[in-house]
Amino acid sequence: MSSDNSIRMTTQRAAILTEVQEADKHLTAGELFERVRRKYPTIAYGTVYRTLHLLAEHGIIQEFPFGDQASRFDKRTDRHDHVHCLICGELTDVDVPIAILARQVASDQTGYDIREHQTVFSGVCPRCQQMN
Amino acid sequence: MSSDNSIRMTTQRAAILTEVQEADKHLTAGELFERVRRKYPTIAYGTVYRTLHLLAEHGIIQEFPFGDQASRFDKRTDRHDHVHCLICGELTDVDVPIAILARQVASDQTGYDIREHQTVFSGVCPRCQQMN
DNA sequence: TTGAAGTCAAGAATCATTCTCAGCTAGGAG
DNA sequence: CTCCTAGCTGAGAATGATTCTTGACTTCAA
Repeated sequence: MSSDNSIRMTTQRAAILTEVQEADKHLTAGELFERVRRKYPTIAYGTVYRTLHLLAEHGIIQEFPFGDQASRFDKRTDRHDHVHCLICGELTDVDVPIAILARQVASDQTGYDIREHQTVFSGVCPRCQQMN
Repeated sequence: MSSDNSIRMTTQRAAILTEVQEADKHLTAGELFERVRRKYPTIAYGTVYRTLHLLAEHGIIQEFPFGDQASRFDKRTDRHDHVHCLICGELTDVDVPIAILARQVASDQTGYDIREHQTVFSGVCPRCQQMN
């Protein structure tokens, strides 16, 4: 059913993918739009969204819907968790390997067939801790 | 600064709180608005939002911002996790007690002062499994 | 009774996201 | 090489959730 995982790599798509991969942190669609626009001033917001979802569907990047704010996009495509700073809003990767056990517990309690999971830790990042 | 945790309980607020507490599942603000409106047809959308946030701030209910969809509100106020059905969208409570260990790992990896965490498991609920 | 503070309804404003549509483009058929 | 079609794109409108604004109404205490 899912055909080959290659998509036509147009100029715009390449530009968007590059921005995601070169970002030092997790960007929202809006932030990515602004960055891409610096190089391709005519690109449309809709194209950025369309492309980000396309890339995510093909497993080239990963999307994290994020509560009260906008979705973030991540160049990492493997499963991992995040820590979120309550002060500055920064989102950082983290790996918590005890996950498998947790899935079993969740499955036992609810009868669900668990396919994925994602943990978000909230706290204060080192930088914001220093500023007190 | 944060005074006592009691708020003035007006008719509208009581009605909204009652709907959250009597709900058999996690409702969105929109769903709650509709239910409250059946009893108080003049209530405004804004009042429901304001009240839900107020109740959440005072720890009387709990809010879960939820990715691609709207926030859900929960009568449970203690920390717990959720499983989310990929087919029908149902959100169910679950308790995964491995939390403390996971927080330590996350803290060690990032230097964050972890205050909270929330795991969302995604899968297929028993009902949707039967429908294949 | 009176004023300050707290509430409310209604609707406008925001923000993220999706959709529509008409024009454009690349790559295969002839 | 030229034409045709499917896939892409830009521009902007539409949608949905949430927040903000405003002016009127209530409460409560002095």
